[in-house]
Amino acid sequence: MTSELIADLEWRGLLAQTTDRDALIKDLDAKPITFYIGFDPTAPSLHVGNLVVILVMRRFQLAGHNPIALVGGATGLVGDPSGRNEERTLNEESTVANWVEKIKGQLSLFLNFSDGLNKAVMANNLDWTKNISALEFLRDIGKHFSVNQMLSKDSVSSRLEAGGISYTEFSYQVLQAYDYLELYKRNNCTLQLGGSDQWGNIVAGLDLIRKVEQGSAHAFTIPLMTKSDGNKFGKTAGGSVWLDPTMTSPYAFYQFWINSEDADVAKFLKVFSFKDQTEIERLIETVAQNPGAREAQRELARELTTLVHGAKECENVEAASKALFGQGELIDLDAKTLNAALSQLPRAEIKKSETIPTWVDLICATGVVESKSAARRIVKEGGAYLNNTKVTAEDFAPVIGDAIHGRFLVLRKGKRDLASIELI
RNA sequence: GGCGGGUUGCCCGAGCGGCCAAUGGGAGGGGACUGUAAAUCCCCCGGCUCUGCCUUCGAAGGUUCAAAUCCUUCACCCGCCA
Repeated sequence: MTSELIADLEWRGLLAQTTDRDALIKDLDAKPITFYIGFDPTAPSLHVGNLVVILVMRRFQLAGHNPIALVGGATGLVGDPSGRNEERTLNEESTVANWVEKIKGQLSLFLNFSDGLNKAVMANNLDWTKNISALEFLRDIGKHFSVNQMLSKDSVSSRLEAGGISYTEFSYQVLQAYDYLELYKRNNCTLQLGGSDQWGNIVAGLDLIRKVEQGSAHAFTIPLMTKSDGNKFGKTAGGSVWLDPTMTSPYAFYQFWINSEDADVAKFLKVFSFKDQTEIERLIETVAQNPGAREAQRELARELTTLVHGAKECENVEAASKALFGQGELIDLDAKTLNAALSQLPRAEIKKSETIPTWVDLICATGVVESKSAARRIVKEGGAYLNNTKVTAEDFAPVIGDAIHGRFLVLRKGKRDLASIELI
């Protein structure tokens, strides 16, 4: 049963590196084991990049193992140097505490915390670090670490070359190792998952467990997500794609996935989808056969939007996307459908009694462009549309008669960047 | 602690008294082609009340008709020496 889990993860390209693979499979097959992943609160929300490891965690839970979701209330105060070439700026304690709560809430979307034999548990490493004194820490934990080994870790050595590292961040691996030890002792946690940049930190934990408890545990890392065009996964022009609907709207979230490139969609399906291998193979085949239909992208977008934002919200944004990118005329959509679709977009309101400002001012009001200069540029370059009709004059202003159903102006910038104005 | 080098627009990186809103590349935006792809080609890319004006070249002062470019102080970084 569980050995299939590892095979499935390998098929999905989700295994970068493990400690003794055969021993791990043996343990996983023998009985449910307890495993953990840590998330440091470095922002008020998780983003699609975090989803990669979260979903692996979900796969382990579905296979019967016991997840511990560790939120780094302590490590988040210190800052992980892994994968960074610059020192992090420290965040306020109250800010981090606030982020911890938000991230905890988001994790509940993907893991079952409420029922079953293997329900997930939440942990916060602040619980076992806040009361330990510096002296205790140095004597009981620090003594087990060799600075030589610490220096040789990629995360540290690359920083030493790049411009230095503070003692604070240098200590990060000790804290994370201590977490693993604590969870090993408290919960008999014998597996830590993480992104491939976490290998060094995880192994530090294994060493500590061996030295302090004479125990053995496992490490499992997941490859960093890459895109075929070399750009960073999970970023759009607007920044990261967040899971928090107030930071990235469900519509934008759906659009992010549906715009996946053909060259990436097979990989994305394997990593993010919970469909079985046969179904995924079928979808990949559709990309080769009929790429224009975007069936694979559609399924991917639907599955993830449903998972993160719920079935209801997913239906809404799908309907909106269909209405806005469909073949028909906007004017043919009834007021209710149009209103529902437009409500998914950045929107601004103006009073019917007032003179309608220019297209340039309107689009600025929706926040789709960041300055009037940028908006004028769009008009000049021929990328400005009102109700799908090109706007050519920089000083063009819609009139009341342009409003669809007397209420809506649909602004478009370029091919797919939409916004709406409602006349109230 | 001493000596030397650096800090430029989202990022990398030229410029080293006027021709600088500042070369080039990347990212980003628009157009053509398409499928709300990719690749390619063309164009754009500080802001504004836009033939002009305003704010930018680590920070603050100063010299000059004129400074990103010179001087002073401060902050941070990087080397070499101790």
